[in-house]
Amino acid sequence: MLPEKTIERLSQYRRLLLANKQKGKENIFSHEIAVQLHLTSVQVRRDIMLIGYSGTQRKGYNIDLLIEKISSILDDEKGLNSIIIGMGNLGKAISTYFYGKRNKIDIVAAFDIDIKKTGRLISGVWCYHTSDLETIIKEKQISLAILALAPEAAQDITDRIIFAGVKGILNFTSVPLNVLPNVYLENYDMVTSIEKVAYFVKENHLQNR
Amino acid sequence: MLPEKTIERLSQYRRLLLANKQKGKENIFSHEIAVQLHLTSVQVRRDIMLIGYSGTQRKGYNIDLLIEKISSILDDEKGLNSIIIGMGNLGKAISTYFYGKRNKIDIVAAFDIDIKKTGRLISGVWCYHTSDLETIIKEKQISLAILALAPEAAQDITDRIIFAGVKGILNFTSVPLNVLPNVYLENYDMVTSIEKVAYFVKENHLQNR
DNA sequence: ATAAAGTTGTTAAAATATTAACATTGTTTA
DNA sequence: TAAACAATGTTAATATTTTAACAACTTTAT
Repeated sequence: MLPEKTIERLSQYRRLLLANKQKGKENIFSHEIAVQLHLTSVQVRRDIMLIGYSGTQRKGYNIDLLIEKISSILDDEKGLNSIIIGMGNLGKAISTYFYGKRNKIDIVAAFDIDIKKTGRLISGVWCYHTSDLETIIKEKQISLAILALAPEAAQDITDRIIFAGVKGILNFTSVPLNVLPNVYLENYDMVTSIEKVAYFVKENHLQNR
Repeated sequence: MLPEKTIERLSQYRRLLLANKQKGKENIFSHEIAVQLHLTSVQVRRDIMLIGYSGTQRKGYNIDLLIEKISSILDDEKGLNSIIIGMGNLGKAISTYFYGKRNKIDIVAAFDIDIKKTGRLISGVWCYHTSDLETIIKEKQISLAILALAPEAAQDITDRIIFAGVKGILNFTSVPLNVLPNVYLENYDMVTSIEKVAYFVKENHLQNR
């Protein structure tokens, strides 16, 4: 299996390649990718080596073929269905952001506990009531869930969706969730991020005195 | 300087400690912290060692003192002022999320290019027009910026805020930004996160066949 | 009083991730 | 044609991060 960091970069490479393809580019050098993403060219080449793709010395990498190769690694052949739980500002932001972007990861439903939000389209996604979670997960064969709900409800909802069959969770609540070992959990915590930036700003500030 | 990963965990420790303090707890063991955050107790002890705090063998760590110690590391004495740029769903989500939470990192202003949003409070923060960026940054001595705006404008705005004095950026646009070497940049990319979850779900799925 | 249990603090080892070094290969140029 | 150049591909070295091992210390129990 490929290293986690390589997977993250592959996702970025693909979007960069798509952007360059749009501009009419057909081939790209490792150092071009590197400059655009602020990486080193070695790292780019190494990642590409790891996925078993090869470029040519004079033209670099063929953009189409490399996109295809990366997609064969990252994408599930049949595609994966995902849901957003919690349709507050964050849920809406995520939904808007993804809308129509990734065709192998479909956001097929959203959920909220507030009946003022349920029973209609929000940012392009149909919003169901939380009580329908289990039904919809099974009906639509959901394997991914994005959690953007109130912290109090997070663990309870997590238990329910895992029991219903969800295999991967992207958790935007700052609650540390308990999940079964066969469920992949990725946490993202805004507060940690901003505090980290603050720390390094402070430290850098101290250094420069 | 402390390792990046340790800084991230310190932020999490602090919030966990505050939560435990609320519950009336006065002392805590490394293994308790570890269980609650899904880490190992060794890692917790090692982090705490690195910041130069000591517990006692029978009681573990004194929660108040440890919070104080972590704060002395993470927080700037005078506090840092920050702004959110882009008051769409994501900007609002961030603003709501932070509101009244961290007292050493104040979100003192928001910005948007849409005049329907400017000149009023949104999620508790006053929203200025983007044209006021430079003025406000200097006036309020802003050192941190959270970018939640449209990708097209991202680099331009970045150049402007850095020129105006911003030293740390948390970037939620998926645009790779160019910043001066003395500016700390932290990127967060939702698409990468969800694609990563999808990949590991897929791989795990393959494994279990 | 001594042993046992349980915890911290710290060094050492292992695992993971990045960077450097360089051989190889095609292309251009003298 | 051969040398110089510029790129890839890959192994080796380095750096970072996590995990393991264990000494030292308190408290409790016998």
